[in-house]
Amino acid sequence: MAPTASPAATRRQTGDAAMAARLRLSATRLARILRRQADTGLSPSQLSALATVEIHGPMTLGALAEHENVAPPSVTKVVNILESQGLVGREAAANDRRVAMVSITSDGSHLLEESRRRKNQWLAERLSHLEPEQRARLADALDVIEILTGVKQP
Amino acid sequence: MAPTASPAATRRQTGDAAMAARLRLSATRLARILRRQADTGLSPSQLSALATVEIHGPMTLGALAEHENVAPPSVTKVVNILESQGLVGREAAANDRRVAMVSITSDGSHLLEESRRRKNQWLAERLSHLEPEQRARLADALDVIEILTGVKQP
DNA sequence: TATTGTTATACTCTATAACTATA
DNA sequence: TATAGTTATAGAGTATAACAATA
Repeated sequence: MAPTASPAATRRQTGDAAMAARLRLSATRLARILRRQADTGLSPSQLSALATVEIHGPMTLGALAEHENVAPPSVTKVVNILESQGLVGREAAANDRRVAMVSITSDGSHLLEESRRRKNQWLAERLSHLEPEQRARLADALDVIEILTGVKQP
Repeated sequence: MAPTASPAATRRQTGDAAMAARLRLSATRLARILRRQADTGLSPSQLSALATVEIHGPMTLGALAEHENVAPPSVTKVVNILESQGLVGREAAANDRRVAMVSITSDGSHLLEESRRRKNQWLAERLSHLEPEQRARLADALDVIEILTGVKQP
């Protein structure tokens, strides 16, 4: 027979499982809804690559492929498309002309900014309809959620 | 010039925008992480269709296409794959033999259950590492988050 | 000879258009 | 003639393999 857990441990275990299920469902749904608000004209992989270049600054195609967890030929295509739309620039590295550096353009930054603005706006609108007490509860929990996603250190 | 908002309204507005940005980032990241924990061997569209059939019960291919927001031929293919793996069953309707009813099999239910179990497990493990006070704050905010996603009525 | 990135090719997923079976 | 679903075909997106340029 399995060892018997203490009542407190059992209660916490049950609570964690229930919270996990609820949080998983909500996070998944919210992310799906937000994705529908973006409407950038870019595919998910294109948008993701653009955001990565913005966050990490100018980087080689190989580094971008690794960050995005895609194969090098895929990155070549994605960057070609982004470049043709003027969202990123590509330049051969000065010291090693095999490597190509990709960097975001101001058009690219503006597109990302606009996409985030739309998602934030949608969400902020909904937040504004909450009771002040509900907003306060959510605000109190935000840093906990950020710890779970690794945005914030415990 | 724009009308001047009251200090309280301005403060709330700013707070909503900041909360929206933080919540958006966390929800998006958490959903992405959870997706990686699933590993069902099914594509996203296959998994989504299977879950829809589970939630709504036996339904026609047309109804499934509408729910999934995909074209009828896509649903035909998805259901063919799910059927070949024994995850759903297909049966001609008794009264109108043009329509095909799709229903989930016990294998299909088990696959979904297992997928959710894995995601929940990953999340519950992380929840268990939080301080009790942090868990409590998250628990207090869960129903607010559920209101935002429409899971729960205000 | 090793490395960076590209081109060639194939597979999956999804769409539109044309078709079949039933009503 | 209208409807439910399927087959035919095409267009993205991504992968592996073969290749070109540079180190």
